Amino acid sequence: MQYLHGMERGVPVFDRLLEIAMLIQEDMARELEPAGLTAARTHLLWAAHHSGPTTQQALARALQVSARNVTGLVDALETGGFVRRSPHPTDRRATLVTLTEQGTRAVTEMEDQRRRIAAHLVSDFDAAGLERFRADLDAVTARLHELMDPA
Amino acid sequence: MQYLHGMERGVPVFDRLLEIAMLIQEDMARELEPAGLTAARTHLLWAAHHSGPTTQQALARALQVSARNVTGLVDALETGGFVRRSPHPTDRRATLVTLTEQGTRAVTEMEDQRRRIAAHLVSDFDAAGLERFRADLDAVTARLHELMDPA
DNA sequence: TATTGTTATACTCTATAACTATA
DNA sequence: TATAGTTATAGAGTATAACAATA
Repeated sequence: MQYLHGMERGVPVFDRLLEIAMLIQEDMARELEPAGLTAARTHLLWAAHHSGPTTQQALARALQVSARNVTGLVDALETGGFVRRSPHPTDRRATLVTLTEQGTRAVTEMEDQRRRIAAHLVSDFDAAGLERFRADLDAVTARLHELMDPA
Repeated sequence: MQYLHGMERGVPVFDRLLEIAMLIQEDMARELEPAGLTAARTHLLWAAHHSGPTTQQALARALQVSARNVTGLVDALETGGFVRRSPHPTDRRATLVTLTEQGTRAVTEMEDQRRRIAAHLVSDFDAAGLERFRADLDAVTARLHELMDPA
């Protein structure tokens, strides 16, 4: 019985984390779709925004996906008017991906949205409780990294 | 400044939740892939396991995906030896999806794995801290549901 | 008429491999 | 020879619409 109890320890927490992950993902998808954005495209848009004009190779490395995949995502974002391709000033093989006005606006709105959601999620917490919760999440994150890299 | 501080409240927590979501998802994918399972197939396998022999329509409703999608996932799981299709005893239009020995074993192993991971994630916590953390996660989950259904 | 599952078709994300143009 | 991006091809997940068999 004690053994079983030990085995079950943390399962409700784990399931809650899975549920939260699913809900956040669904909420984001619902927000993005109307604008013609998807998770993958948004991820690239975000990366391009926070790095300034970048080559597709650099984006592929940053997102850890294939160069081919970046080509497709940039195609879609370019068609949607979120980014622009321009020649690299010194390397004629490369192209630079830059956010358009619309792309920058989209990222800015997403950041506002993120702040609003974040604030809402913890609106019940007092300062001490919030700090404690953050520390707990950090601890869990550290354990997860251990599981991934059993170094 | 106070305004900005208010706006930023909870952002680190939100970002941590996103990171945890990503890490859990990656870890699961890494575990499942060798067996020829994917997230979508596993989701269906799980649903079929916990409902007993089920029609594809019922699975489509449970997973909230199209009937067409279920056909494809069941095809893959059948090829992989995880489930079996059999005729419905009374409705000749329908087919029942049942887990094979191998499918049941896979689900059982995943449940063990889930318990091990769950226990590891919170191994730092004492009983009171764990309960507090769980309550905090419940609060956040409730807020998320509010965001989804502004009922 | 309504429902179950499938075929037909299409779009998105993802990958590897081959190819072109450049470095 | 190596690198940047594309074309070619393929597989997985997802959707809608049309269709066959059955209720």
